[in-house]
Amino acid sequence: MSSVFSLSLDQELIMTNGVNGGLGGLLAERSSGAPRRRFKRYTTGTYIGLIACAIQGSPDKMLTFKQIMKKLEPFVFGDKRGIENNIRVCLSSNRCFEKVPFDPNYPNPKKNFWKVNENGITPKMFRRHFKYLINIFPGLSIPTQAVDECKDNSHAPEPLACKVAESKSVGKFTGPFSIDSLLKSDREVKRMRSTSLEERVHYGDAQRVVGRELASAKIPLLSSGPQHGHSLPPHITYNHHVLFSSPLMYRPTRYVSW
DNA sequence: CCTTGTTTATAGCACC
DNA sequence: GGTGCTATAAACAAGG
Repeated sequence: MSSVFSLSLDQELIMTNGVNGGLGGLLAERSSGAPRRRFKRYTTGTYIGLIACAIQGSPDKMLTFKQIMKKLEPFVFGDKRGIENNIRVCLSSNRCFEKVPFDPNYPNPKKNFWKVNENGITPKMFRRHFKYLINIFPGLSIPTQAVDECKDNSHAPEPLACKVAESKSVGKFTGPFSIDSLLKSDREVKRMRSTSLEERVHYGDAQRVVGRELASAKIPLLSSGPQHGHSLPPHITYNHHVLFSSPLMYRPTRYVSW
């Protein structure tokens, strides 16, 4: 049985920032009148998946912001500060990430670990960001054989759920990753969101309500920077293997046992 | 001053 | 075309 990650060792994970990516941006006006730079986005992957991956790759499954940045260092190209900012926004605006006080006895709003909150991940989020990261989530120990079988069908998210559902070795569990949840059509998910799911989403604004599903998750490139079509500039390509064999990782072979 | 975290605004894209 | 979601940029607050 192979690991989910080993399946995608040849896939590239890239995170760049358009600011230094060489492609200029647009200038937009802020409401205050101050100029605001805009950059075209060419994204086929998400920060959320990569951040979660980094966090779940740590022994305690929680990291400080600095540690997260260090882990993602090999993936950062271009304006590091911009990416830091983006990651910060990602952490604080997504419910799938939650803070854990550095010292519970002396809580400091600026000293926190960040961990993945699986309850904050909806089925859609899961399929969009975590489909290929299934094994990093305890409680979702999907046999990778199922994923193997699903590989050829990866254009459509549903077959994964079907394969998982067919697997007898997967225990019944509840929550957003439950088989039932994953099997639900998006319309059903929408209905759920109007009831129980909506209660779970603590954000009122649209930016934090989970929605769109990634129709094609075949190659989870992670990039917020420019890509030229789907062939990436050689200077920013990065092999997935580096993340999981990087000295930055606490356990270089962890991807095998996740 | 730097770091960390939050909030707001908006462009771009995909889906319906 | 409308809507939802993500990425990006910037401003701001607070702690060290």
